Amino acid sequence: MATLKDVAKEAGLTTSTVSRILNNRGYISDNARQKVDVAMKKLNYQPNEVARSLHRKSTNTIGLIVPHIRHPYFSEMISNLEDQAYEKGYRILLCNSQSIQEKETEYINICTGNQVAGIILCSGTVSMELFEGIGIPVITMERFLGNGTASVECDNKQGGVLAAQKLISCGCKNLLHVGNIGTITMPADQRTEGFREACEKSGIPFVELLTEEGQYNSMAYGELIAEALRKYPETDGLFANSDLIAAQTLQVCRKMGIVVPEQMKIIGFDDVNIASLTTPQLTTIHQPVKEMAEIAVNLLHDSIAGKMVARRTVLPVRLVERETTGFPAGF
Amino acid sequence: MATLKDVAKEAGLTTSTVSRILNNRGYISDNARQKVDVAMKKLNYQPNEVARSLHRKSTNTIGLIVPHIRHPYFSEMISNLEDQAYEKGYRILLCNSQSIQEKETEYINICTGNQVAGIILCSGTVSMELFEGIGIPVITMERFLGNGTASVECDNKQGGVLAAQKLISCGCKNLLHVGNIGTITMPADQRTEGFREACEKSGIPFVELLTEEGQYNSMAYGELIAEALRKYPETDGLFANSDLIAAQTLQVCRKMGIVVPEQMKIIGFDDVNIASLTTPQLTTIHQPVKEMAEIAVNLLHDSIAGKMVARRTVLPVRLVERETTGFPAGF
DNA sequence: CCATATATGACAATCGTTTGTTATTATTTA
DNA sequence: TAAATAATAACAAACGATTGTCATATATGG
Repeated sequence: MATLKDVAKEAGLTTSTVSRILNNRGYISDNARQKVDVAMKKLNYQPNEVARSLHRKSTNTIGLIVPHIRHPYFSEMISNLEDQAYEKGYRILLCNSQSIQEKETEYINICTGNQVAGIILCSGTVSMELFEGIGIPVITMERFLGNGTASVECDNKQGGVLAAQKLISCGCKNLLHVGNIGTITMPADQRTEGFREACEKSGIPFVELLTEEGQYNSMAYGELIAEALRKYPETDGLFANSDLIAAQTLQVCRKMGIVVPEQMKIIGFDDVNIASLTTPQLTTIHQPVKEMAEIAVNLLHDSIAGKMVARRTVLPVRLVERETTGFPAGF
Repeated sequence: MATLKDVAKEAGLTTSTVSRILNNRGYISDNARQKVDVAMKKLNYQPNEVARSLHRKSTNTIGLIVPHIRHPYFSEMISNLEDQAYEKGYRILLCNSQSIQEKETEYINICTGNQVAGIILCSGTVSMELFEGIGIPVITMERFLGNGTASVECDNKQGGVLAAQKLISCGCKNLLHVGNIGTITMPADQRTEGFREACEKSGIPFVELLTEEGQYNSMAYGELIAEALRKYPETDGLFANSDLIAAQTLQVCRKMGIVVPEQMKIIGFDDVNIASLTTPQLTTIHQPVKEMAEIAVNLLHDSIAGKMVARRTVLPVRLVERETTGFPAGF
C-alpha cells in the first residue's frame, strides 16, 4: 500500500502539501492539485483510515449491537441502519450479542477499544451502568437505558391498544397474548400494557403468555403456543409480539385444525416481509423501521457532533389489516 | 480514555513493561502483573485498537460485502459469518452493496482504506479486476472471481438436479424455473444447469424465467410470476431459485386459485426460516449455511496467515421435503 | 563470589497521517 | 518598490501502542 509519503515523492512535493491538498486547507495551486491527483492514481493511493483515526482520536465507525441478525425484524432494522450510516459517511461494526449479557458487555468493550464514534444498541439486556463512563454517545432502540442516552422507539403501547381493539371489534371473547421475555424489561412490554388496558376497558379477559430467552434466541415458539392453545382451548383471538411468532402460530393452528381467521383471529407485530407471505396473510402492527433507523443515525450523528439531542423519540405505529383478522378476501 | 502511559504511571512502571505484560513477552513478575491489573481496573483501561492496528499494519476486522441484508438468505449468512468471525477474534465491517456496482467498488475501497485483514464477498457484481491489486485476501461466497481468490459454494448444480428429479417423480409434466438475474453470471446459475440436464434426461420440457435486478433488490417477484403463470397455464411444477421466490409463488397461486400441491408442485432453494412458515410449507433445497460460513472464515483466517488455501470449496445440498410437493400431510 | 537468569528502566523508532511553525520563494497590488 | 498575498518546503510533534537496544538491579545457583 502506497503512503502519503510515496505520493509526495511521486508528485515532487512534501507530505505537508499533499496532506493539505487532501484535506483542503491552506493555499493550494491547481498545478499541485493535479500533480497529486496523477500520483495518487498512479500509485493507487488510499488514505490509511487507521492512521487518520488515530490522529483525530475517533473513527467514522458506528458500533451496532443487536441481539439477533437472522430475526426478520432485526435484519430489516440492520439493513436500514446500514443504509443511513452509509449516507452519513459512517461504517457499521456489526455486533451480535445473541442477547447474552457477557457477549454484549464484551462487544461494548470491543466498540470502545476500536474507538467507535458512537453505538447504536438494539434491544439489549445489559445493565445501564456499563454505559455510564464510556464517554461516547449511545442511542438505544427499543431499549430502556436510564442514564443520559437517547432512545428511539415505536409507540408500543398504542400498538397493543390497536391490536386489542381490532380483535375485540372482530368479536373475539377470549384473548391470548404472546408477550416478551418475562425476565427482561423492555419498551416492548408496553405492548402488553396497551393491550391490557384496552381489554380491561371492554371487559374482555386475556391470558398473557411470557416467553423465554431460549425461544427468543432459537426463534422457535411452536411448542409454547401449542401448549397454550391446548390449555386455553376457548381462545379465539391472539396478539403476538412479533410477526415471527404470529407466523408460527398459524402453523400451530393448522396442525391443531383451528381455522384462521374463522375460529381464531391473529395479529402480529412489526410488519416484516413474512407477514405477507403466510396463508392467510398476517394482520399486524406496522413499525416504521426505516424512519426509526433514520432518526437513530441522525441522533447519533448530532450527538457525536456534541449537539443536544432528544431524550426520547416515539414514532407512531399503525394497524395493517390483512387476512388473519378476516379481511375481505377479495383480492 | 486512559492510555498505556496512564496505566504505567498509575502502576509505577514504564510503558515498556506494561506493554510487555499486556502482550506477554519477556520477563514479567507476578508483582508487576498485579500492579498493572489493579491500575487497569482503576483507570478502566482499554487498549486502543486503532493504535495497535496502525503499528502492526493490519486490523482484526473482516470486511463483509453483501448485496442484501434483509433477504433471509443473506441475513442467515451474515449471522453465521458474524458468529464465526467472533470466535476467531475478528470483527465484522458490514457493507451492503445493494448489488450496485458503484457501491460495491466504493465499499472495497473503504475496506482497504480501513486496513481490513480480509474481505468476504457475497454474491456481488463487481468485476474481478478490482481485486487484482488490493493485496489482501478475499473469499467469495456464491460468486465467481476468476483470479486467485478462494470461493465457497454449495453444490448448486446438484440442487437443480434434485429439484428436477423430485418434480418429475411427482408426475409434473410442464415445469417452470424461476432463475437468476439474466444479466449477471453467478454460481447459482448452475442450479438452472442441473435442472436443465435432469429435465432433458427425462424428456420433460421446462420454461426458464429470468429475473431482473430490480426484482432482486425489491424482493418482489409476484408480478413476474403471475405473468408467467398466465402465459404458461399448463405449468404443474415450479422450481424457484430461493425460498423467498417460492413463498411469493404460493401467494400468487392462491390468488389465481391454483391449489398447491395438488395442481402445482413447488420447490424452493436455501431452506431459510420462511420455508417452514408458509402454508403449505415449502419443499426446498437445503444449503448448509452454517458450514459455508465456518469454512469461509477459516479460509480467510488461513489466507491472512499466509497459508495456502483451497481454491474452491463446494458443499453438498439436500432436498428437504415438506408440503409443496405433496409430502404426506400426516403431522 | 562470580556467572547467569530474571526483572525492569530509560529511550527511541516506528506505524501513516495531521497540523503547527517558520522559512523561503514567486506573484500581485497599491 | 515596498507590502501583501499565495504557494510550498522543511521540520517536528502528536495520536497510542509495540518493540528493540542498552543499561541496571536484584536474585539464584554452582
